[in-house]
Amino acid sequence: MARYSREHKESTRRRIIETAGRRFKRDGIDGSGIATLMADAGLTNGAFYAHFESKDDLVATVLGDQVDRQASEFSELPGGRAGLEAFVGQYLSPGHRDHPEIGCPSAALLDEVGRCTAATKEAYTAGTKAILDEIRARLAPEDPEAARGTALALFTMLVGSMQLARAVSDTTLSDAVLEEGKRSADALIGAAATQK
Amino acid sequence: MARYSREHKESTRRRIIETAGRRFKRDGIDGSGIATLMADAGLTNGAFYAHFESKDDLVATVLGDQVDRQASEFSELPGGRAGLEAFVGQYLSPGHRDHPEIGCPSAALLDEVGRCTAATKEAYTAGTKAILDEIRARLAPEDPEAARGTALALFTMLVGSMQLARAVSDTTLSDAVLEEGKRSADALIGAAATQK
DNA sequence: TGTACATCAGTGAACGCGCGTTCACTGATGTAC
DNA sequence: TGTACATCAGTGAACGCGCGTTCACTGATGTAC
Repeated sequence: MARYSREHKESTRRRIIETAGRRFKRDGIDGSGIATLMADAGLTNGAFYAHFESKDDLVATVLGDQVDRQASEFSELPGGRAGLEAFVGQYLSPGHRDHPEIGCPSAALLDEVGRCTAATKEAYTAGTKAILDEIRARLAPEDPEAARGTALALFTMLVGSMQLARAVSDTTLSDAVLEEGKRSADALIGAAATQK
Repeated sequence: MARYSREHKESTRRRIIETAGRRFKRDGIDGSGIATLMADAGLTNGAFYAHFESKDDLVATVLGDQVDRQASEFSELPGGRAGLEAFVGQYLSPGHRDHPEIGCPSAALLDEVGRCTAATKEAYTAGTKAILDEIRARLAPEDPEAARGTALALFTMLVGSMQLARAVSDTTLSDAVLEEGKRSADALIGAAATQK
């Protein structure tokens, strides 16, 4: 009954969501036009509206996908402090700083999310809560609620550090932001473990 | 020899820089057009190029102005921990969250700065170093160099917390981000004071 | 002091361009017979 | 199994609009005489 199999359309939609995620993180949301986003997926502009209602609809979908993906990658890390330290090590690395397109959506886009539609903020919020839960469970497995403040401090410091490392023109300072960030993150993780 | 006094042109330029700062922080850099920026200053689009070479030139000038201003406001706060605690209290307040246009340029624009020209990054970096120096001097007056890591952790956590508080759709979570951020910030300030 | 002139900050229309969105059309495919 | 048909994912041109930038022009002012 349909021209292509159902899987065909769904896989095209997924391809658009994935390539748009990379493009948004590299050039910003306002900096990425529909024609460019579709060309990234190997399509032309007109096909866009067979998959999404509007650009705002795409933005909400992509941001939700990005944070959900990050939450599920996080859940595959080892439990406890070891998993957190592994995450911090990857996060505050020069590789992550220099390749925003394959990195953390919050580091690349968080201030833009604050100016997006309610639907986008809701999709962003749901995934980010899941990430914060993953962090909390590793900071204090027996009482995750107690670790809420530390989890927020760790998350916001990581995001702020990555943004600062990308924004400064001084490479020595940029490297120092990453190094000092790692030390402060490990101190937060260690303090949560000993406090009990 | 000149049509208007020299002060006239300079005060117009300053007015453009100030109103553009507010607009950029509210709507983003990509989200603010020249015609709108000039209307904010009570002028029409054509006059723009009597004051700036290009939009990129304006962006670098405005971002430099914003961070320099923040650094000089910071320098007027009391010295020591009292000044830092006052700053944190204002920074992580609902008033700041709900009025980005008169708030911290890093909270509003840091991920966009990472995608700007080298000139913009340089202007941003100079002012931000001055802010970090102000924080450092208050954390450890006798040995500011030792406080470098703590100053960076405090700054990046404040910026990340404000961005997160603005991005989440859940107001309870948003308020919690501010409250927990204040507790973590005060803990960082207290730890630096006791370690000596 | 009064008048003529030169300056240039600011106006507003226009430039080409890319934006988000719409739409008539195409043609490869799955289905029905 | 082979053929005719219906579907609809994708094409590509076009829509009005706002973008950054340019430019011929205006007219209020400071200066010179």
